[in-house]
Amino acid sequence: MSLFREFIDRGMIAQSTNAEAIEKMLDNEKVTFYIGFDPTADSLHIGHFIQLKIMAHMQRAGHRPIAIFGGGTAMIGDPSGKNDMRRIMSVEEIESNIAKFKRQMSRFIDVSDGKALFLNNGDWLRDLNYIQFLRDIGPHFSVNRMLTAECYKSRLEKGLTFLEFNYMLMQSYDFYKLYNDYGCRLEFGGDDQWSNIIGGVELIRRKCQAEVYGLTFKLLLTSEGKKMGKTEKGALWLDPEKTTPYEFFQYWRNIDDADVINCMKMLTFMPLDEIAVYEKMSGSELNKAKEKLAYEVTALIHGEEEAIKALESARSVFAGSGSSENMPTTQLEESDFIDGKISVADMMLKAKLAPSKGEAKRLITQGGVFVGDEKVTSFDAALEHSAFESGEIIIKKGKKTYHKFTI
RNA sequence: GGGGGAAUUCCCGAGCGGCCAAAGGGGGCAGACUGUAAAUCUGUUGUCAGUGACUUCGGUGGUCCGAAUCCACCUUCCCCCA
Repeated sequence: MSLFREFIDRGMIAQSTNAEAIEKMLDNEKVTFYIGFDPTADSLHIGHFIQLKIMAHMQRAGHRPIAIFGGGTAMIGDPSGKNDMRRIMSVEEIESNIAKFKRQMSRFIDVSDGKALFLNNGDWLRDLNYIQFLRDIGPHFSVNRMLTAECYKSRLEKGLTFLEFNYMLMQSYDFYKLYNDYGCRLEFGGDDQWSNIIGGVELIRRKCQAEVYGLTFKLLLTSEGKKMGKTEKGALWLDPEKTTPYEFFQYWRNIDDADVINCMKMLTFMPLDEIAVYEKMSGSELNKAKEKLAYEVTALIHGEEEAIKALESARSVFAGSGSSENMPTTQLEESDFIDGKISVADMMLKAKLAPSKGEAKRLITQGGVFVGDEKVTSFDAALEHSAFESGEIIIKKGKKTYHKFTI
């Protein structure tokens, strides 16, 4: 099956400038294509992963990916899909983020021997001459049309600065530049990038009289149309320091029934006929699908070993029995004990199971805290030092959070 | 440049000079029900302390016995006019 077919069958494609032409090109040629990444955070997140997966697929099929890091565009800030103006970032911050992006990406993309390129659009955008740029590029953009673009329309109510309004021109210029310098004829992106992408396609048509293509992939949305991958920490990060493999695993394990199959198709490399088996499941059977999904995605991002660990800790925690091997652990110091005792609330505070003592006491009062299998009934409950001498103590907060204490 | 308005706790958004740690909603957390799901219901949601204390309402000063609420200045944002 062709790669393009695979994308279609997985339901990944959102919009394209010319589907037939793209399919033909991908089937018959080795194509240089690009995807842009704006380094607005110090780690890639799950939304980026879809783009990485596409690049990896494409590379395997013999095409040449270019990853553009938005060292230039990040200085402007993409208004697409944003309700508020982006914070203006310092050059240092941007460069440090790019370095982190590169490191994370090289896990998925092979950059040896020019098989893929990592470029920074700051290299050409930052030195642009304003007047020259306006004269070269400006005439090809109609403000009237830009204002009708979805990404700007929504911002007209909330406010849109001229700075951000220029983002589309910058990204379009990137494509133009890559077309000229690297023969890049295809740009991919998330569906929120659609207007920026067609901006580039049209610019090249006008300036070079050449046909290039753009294609967007569906964003990872929940069945309710909300952005997926949102956590209390902001996003589901690929960096294990920011989102541990276990947390990552649990996110997918706890996913909504309605989203499991879609995620399998979008995020894993599982063959479609295998996914079809899970697609037939319903009710509590879906737990198998969720576990599979969680395992597969975790393995792709953190490696098999971490995925197995996460799977095993999840199973032991939820299926009872309980190996505590991979459980988050806090080592208590002698100084944590007062008169040979430590209160459960203090332990929770120390292990960050609760942000404050009041919160810890509230949890206990509401019956959400267990020491071992015993529900903690009194908010000033305390454990004797001797209780730890025989081994570890496990505190359970709610149904899903376990923490091990040792001395 | 001229005129008008706004800044409240994680977010949105009420808020009379004392009854305001501040309505309501969202989100979060916990409990019940479940399938580690969804929906629903209940509780909870500044910090510390066992009925009290302390720190919060853009910032800095001031008025007052007492200020989120009044005054001055500053900062930021929005709207209208040019």
